[in-house]
Amino acid sequence: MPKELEKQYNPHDIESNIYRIWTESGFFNPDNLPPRHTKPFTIVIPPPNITGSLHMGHALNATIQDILIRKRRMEGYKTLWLPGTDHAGIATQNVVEKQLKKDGTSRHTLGKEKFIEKIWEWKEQYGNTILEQLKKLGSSLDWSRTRFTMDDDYQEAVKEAFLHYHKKGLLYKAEKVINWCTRCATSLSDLELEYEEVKSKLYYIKYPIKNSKDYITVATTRPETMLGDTAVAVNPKDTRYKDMVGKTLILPIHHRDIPIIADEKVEKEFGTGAVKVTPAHDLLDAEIGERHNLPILKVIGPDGKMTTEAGAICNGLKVNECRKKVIEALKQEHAFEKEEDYTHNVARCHRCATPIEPMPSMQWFLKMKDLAQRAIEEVESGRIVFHPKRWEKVYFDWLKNIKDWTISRQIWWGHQLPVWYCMQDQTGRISNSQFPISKPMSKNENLKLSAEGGSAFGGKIENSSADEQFMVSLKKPEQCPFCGHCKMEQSADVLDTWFSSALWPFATLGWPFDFAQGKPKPGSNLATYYPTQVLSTARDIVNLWVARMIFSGMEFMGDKPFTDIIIHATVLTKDGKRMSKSLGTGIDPMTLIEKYGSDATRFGLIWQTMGNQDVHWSEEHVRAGKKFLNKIWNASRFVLQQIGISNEQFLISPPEADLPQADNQFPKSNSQNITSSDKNVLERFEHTKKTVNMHIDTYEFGHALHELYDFFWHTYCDTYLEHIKTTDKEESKKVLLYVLSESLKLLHPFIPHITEHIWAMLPHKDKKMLIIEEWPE
RNA sequence: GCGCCCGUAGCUCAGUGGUAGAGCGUUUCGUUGACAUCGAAAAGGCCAGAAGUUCGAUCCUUCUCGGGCGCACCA
Repeated sequence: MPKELEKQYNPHDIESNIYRIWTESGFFNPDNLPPRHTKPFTIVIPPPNITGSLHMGHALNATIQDILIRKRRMEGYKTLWLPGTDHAGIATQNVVEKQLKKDGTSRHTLGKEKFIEKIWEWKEQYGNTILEQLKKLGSSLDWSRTRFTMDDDYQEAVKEAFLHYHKKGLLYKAEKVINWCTRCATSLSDLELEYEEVKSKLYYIKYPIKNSKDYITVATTRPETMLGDTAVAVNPKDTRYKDMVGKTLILPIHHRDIPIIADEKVEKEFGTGAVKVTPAHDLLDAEIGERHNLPILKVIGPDGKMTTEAGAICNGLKVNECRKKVIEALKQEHAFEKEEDYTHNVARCHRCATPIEPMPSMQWFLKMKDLAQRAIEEVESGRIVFHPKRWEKVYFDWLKNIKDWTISRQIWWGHQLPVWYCMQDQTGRISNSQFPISKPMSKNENLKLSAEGGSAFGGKIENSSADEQFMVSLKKPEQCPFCGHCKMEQSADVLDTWFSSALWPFATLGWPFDFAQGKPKPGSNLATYYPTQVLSTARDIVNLWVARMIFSGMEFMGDKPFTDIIIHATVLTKDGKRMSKSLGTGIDPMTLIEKYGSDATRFGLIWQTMGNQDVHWSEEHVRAGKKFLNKIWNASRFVLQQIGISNEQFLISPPEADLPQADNQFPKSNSQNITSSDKNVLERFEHTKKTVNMHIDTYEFGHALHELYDFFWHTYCDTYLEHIKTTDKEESKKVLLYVLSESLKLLHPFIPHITEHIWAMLPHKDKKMLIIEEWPE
């Protein structure tokens, strides 16, 4: 029994059916596109974390990319939109750890090997959730090319990149003061911190001058670190302290002698103008300490507890407990002057919000200066363009003040460094136990442990007193080149997640396997689809990810990874708050899709995307989208009636040859056989077509959609369609069908399901799919 | 401290150097061709405030206030 076309458009069955038809057509894979599709157009998706589920930002971003991809595909480009996921080192490790905790166990109980197995299991189970959700949104991704940053070949690419940097002398290993998360037990780069304003106290402490009754008062927010002070610094121009520079102070509690030094970096205006210097636990102090050759006392351990160096008073205590003890002791010594309320920013781990402890640690660093310079040049020259352009400033600000990148992490989930250590110490004994691979790091052990070092094959050691020897190698060396007989052990450290995702635009396309003699192998995916054209992403990873892809692309491919960077709006709640699952302020796009359908959801998202930094989310626009879809649906039903096919007829038999054809090129609008309102709608359509093309090409998606909405509803339906007369000529009916079908094409990138569905009902000479139909230029 | 975005109708937002628009909401009217998830119409805004440039500013400049954000500082 043929079904009547229902009065109301009901998206649900239609959308899933349409997506199935697309998938079966194979046209998401550029290899399957018809010969008309020649010039490549590539977008690689920002790989979502395997821990993630689709949020509004993803949904908006995917819609933007899908719009561009679908338009290009219709224009005849050989279009590739490449999907995949990121292993997301710390984030994933934390999520799986939490799950283990629920099950009453821990990663330490399991051990490294079992824990990593668990993560893989977890990934198999949940890791593709977000990709499935992207399908529900209608994303025309080439699923046959799905990649994961921990795929075997991707792992090879990461090792290759590390080796490349090593050979070039851009990598070094050094003990420096770095950002340490005591909960995640790993180093972090500067970009992996977030700052939070905290109301706390500024404590004033008196440091007595040796052999004198005078003292200097210093101000600090962290009195506990005074246990590791090795100097007090003042500004050289500060007249108050001019005579004191060079004198010796007696550090309270420990009663050690420490010098008064002068350093330009000290602000005269802050506090008392005198700074206690703790080179081990503050970045600025480390810098001052280095300039003045101050000793380094590590009083806080990697576990966040005070070390033996802190002395009996606090040994083994947590930082906060130690603070109380220290203040108490200072008061007893009459060294405590006062405390004041003070608000300042505290750095936290962006994955677990634990306050960061700066501390000296042996880590691997990537020299950034030259890499950054090339990344700067690509954008300065205009070879890469940000949209909106203002984001270039954020990019430049970071790159122009770049510091070396701490790339090693002490977590378990990730790309292990391809670094191999000789297991024999200098006395000739085999010392496997010195480098426990799967043993949890605890307390001070970590510092010892990460003091693994040594040099071989260009491996550079700076600042290291260790004499271990290592080599960098893609494969486990069969024989130790140092002692000749030990079983070499691989470094336990893994790489920063962003080190691997920096390779995404080319590692997903076949690098390094399809790359030889400085260029991609002819005919390879890498040759065809790299460089990509557009990258669309969120603003918070401009430097974390985008900048790093750019210098990586330049370094490994000798070419930029993309030309246009879209930094899309951030979707906030209606009152401008951050959408957050834990705060309950998040909107789940999947709920919207269930409620209104995918097309309406896409409509709602794009409708609100007008070039601002933020979108204040409002569901009413999704409802408006649903109504609009209904309007399109009914207008199409009406047109089908007008052109002489009853619904039943249409569903029973294919269109007659002499019916107006949807793929007819309509005659010029000055045709004498048409009415003035025909001419009017044709002219208005021409205008809309131009405007829409312009807006999409300049990434103004909201404007494009508004234009289409206005045209279709108010011009095509309200002023044209409402006034069609049955007595109108056949040519007028052709106009009716022509404008509908061309409008459907323009609408298709935005609301692909309904347009595809209606397209299939229109009379065609040949059945074609809208995703490969020609775009109205 | 430096910088970015924003402040236009009740709400969410467009917009232009010549005193303003959409969607939703509100009010009134309207079902003989598809759509009541509809059509026609209406009400509703000293375009945050101040000063300046200009013949003329919501639109340009500066400042102030308010909201959001980034970077730096964060002793």
